[in-house]
Parts: sequence; structure tokens; C-alpha cells
Amino acid sequence: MTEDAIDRIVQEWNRERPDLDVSPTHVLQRITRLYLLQSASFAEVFGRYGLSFGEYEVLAALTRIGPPHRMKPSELVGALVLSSGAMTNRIDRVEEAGLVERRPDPDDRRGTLVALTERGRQVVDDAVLAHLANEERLLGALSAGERRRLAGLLRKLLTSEPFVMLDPTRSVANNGRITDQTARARRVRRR
Amino acid sequence: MTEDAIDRIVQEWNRERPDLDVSPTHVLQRITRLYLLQSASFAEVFGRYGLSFGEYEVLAALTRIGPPHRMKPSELVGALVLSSGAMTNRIDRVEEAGLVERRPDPDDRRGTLVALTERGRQVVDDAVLAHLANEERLLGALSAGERRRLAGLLRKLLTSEPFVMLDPTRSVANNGRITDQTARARRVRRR
DNA sequence: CGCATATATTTCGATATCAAACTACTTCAC
DNA sequence: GTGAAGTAGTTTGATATCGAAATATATGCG
Repeated sequence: MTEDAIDRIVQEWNRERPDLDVSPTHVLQRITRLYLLQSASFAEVFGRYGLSFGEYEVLAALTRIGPPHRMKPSELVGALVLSSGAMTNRIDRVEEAGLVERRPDPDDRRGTLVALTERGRQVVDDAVLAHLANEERLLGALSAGERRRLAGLLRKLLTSEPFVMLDPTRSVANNGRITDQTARARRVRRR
Repeated sequence: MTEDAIDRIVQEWNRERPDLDVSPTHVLQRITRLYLLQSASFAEVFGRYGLSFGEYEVLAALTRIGPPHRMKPSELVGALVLSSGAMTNRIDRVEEAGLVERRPDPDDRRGTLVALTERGRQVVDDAVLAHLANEERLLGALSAGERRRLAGLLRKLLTSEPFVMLDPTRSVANNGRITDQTARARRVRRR
């Protein structure tokens, strides 16, 4: 088994602090490292289409929801993992680029619907192909069975209680914290 | 096997674009999701010690390197996956908090050495215990064998060619890109 | 030696994020 | 149907990051 950067970090900890059991790091720090590296790779691919990864996420969510490829900003917030303010910015950017349009929600005058434009559909169609090819390349070292086992273990972690508790989509807006008007209303009421 | 958010995303893709094979997503998007969730959890723990996760990373690197707990900023950049500019900011913050000191490098007048202070050692000693307890809690759903298998698969991915190619620590400064003075010198010379 | 080139770190400008505040609108209970 | 409380989305202010420029110093080649 080839040694990686995380093995070296664990060895350093074991040398300096042999009293500590740093073994969880073997899983969790590798997740961090893989995330950072794959993010850089994704960004490179999407850059070829004039997109950031975050912008792609918005277009991808609108694509996979199916025709007519319309979602409310709050639905997009639920589909990604992002604050509502950051979602406003992302929608601004892809709207600016002509890839989506904001239309008033006919059923709720507070609301807006974000719809993929024809140009947006074309761009995301191309980008998703390049992205999948790149993902396939990144996973090249693992056999089909290894990928299945890896995905299974990751799913088990993700569906375990500590991670489910952390999931902001259990609740709404601003990463699940009760902030905003609700909190303000409570404060105001106390006066 | 319990279904998770990624399974639902894959199902949506398969419904809308059955021509695409989105299976790599089972691994890569779960890595993203786990990273985002574990980051939130880590931040909560370090917040109890007045640290951000990034600040902890600096202190942890200085701790595990061993006495006298001194590193050059460029060594810290190599240990952490960060641009040199961002490292300056992080060192500024932990220095401000009295957890490290900057001392001139006696062997290179361009350079600086970052050293853990006594207070820094105390804070990181406490924080690392809380962090490890939290990591253990997060991994609670996996048996020792599952953790080993998961770590092994993640290591295999991390040491595979596409990921090794992405690793900025293969090169130096600003994420391995040739920027800075080298590039400027070339441009200037061309005039 | 002396200059071109390389390195170490900081500074700067642009950008993306979060959390909270805010505006507008809806819903529910009476 | 009116007012309190909730919800949708945007705006704002603070902060962290990146990449490039700037500054200071070191090195190597002719």
C-alpha cells in the first residue's frame, strides 16, 4: 500500500503525541484532502465553459429537476448546501451570463422562479459531459467493485446520526439556523 | 441500505438524462457532502477554543512537527494546502491571539520562523482532545474494520495518478502555479 | 565580482461566503 | 377581515481566500 500525505501526518502525531489516538483522521482528513483536490479539478473543467463549480451546481439542479427547468431560489438552496444570500449572488451571476432568467412566481408574489434559458441548457449539456468524463478519469484507479464498496461506506457515514444531525436541509435557510425574521420577531415580541 | 441525498440526486439524473452514466457521483459527490458537513462540525468544536478550523491547522502543524515547534511560513503552506497570501493572514491571526510568534530566520534574512508560544501549546493541547473526541463521534457508525477499509479505499484514490497530479505540494507557492516573480521576470525580459 | 534570475514573505485587489437585517408578501387565529 | 407571526428573497457588513504584484534577499553563471 503506497503511503500518502495523511499517513505521514498520522506518523508525526504518533511520534509527538503517542498518548493520542488519531486514527479517525485516516478517514476524515482524507475526505478533506480529496475534496480540496477534486474541487480544483472540477474548477478547471468548468472554467472551459466560463463557469465556476458553484454556477454549474445551479444549472445542474435546474437540469435534473426536469422540464420546464424552473425552481424557486429556496428550492435551490435546499438542493445545494449554501446560505440564501449566497444563492442570490449565484443566481445573479448566471442570470448576468444569460444562462437563467428570473420570472415572478405567479402563485406567490414574494417569490421568484429561476428558469434555465436555451443558452443555459446548451452550456450545461456540454459542461456535464466534460464533468462526467473528468469524474470517470479521477476514479480511474478504482474497479467497479471498489467504487461500489467506497460509495456504500460513504453512504453509511452520511446517513449515520451525527451527520444527519448536521444536515442543513433538515431545516430551511441560512444553514438551518433560526435567524432572520423568525428570530427578530421573537426578539421584538419580548420588548 | 438507507437512501441518502446523493442517491436521490442520482435518481433525478437517471430519470432526466438516462443516456448519461452519473455513477462516479456516488463517490465524488458524497466526498463533497461529507466534507461540508464535517467542516461545520469541526468549526463548532474549535469555536469553543476561540479558533477557526484554519487557525487550528496552523497550530496543529506546529505541534506535530515536534520541539521546538518552529516552521517557516513556506513549510506551513506545504503542510496545509493554501496559498502563501492566505497563510500570511492565518499567521497574522494566530499571532494576534498570542498563540504563535514570528521570529527572523537566522539563516535567511528573507525568511521568518513561526513558533508556537506557551499559550498556543496549551490551547492546541485542549483543542486537539476535543477535536479527536468529535471525530470519534462522527465515525461512530463505522466498525474498526469498516474504517480501515474506507481509509484504504480513500488512500488508494489519493495516491492514484489523477489526484497526485493535482497535489499542489508537488510544487511550491500559490498552489503550484508558476506566477509571481518568475513569471514577471520572464515578461519583463521579453520587452 | 556583478548581474540576471530565483526564492521568501507580505501586500493588494477582486471575489465568494456567511449571518443578520431588511422589505415585501402570505397565512393563521380569532 | 385584521393583526401577529411566518416565509421568500435581497441587501449589507465582515471576513477569508486566491492570484498577482511588490519588496527584500539569495544564488549561480560567465
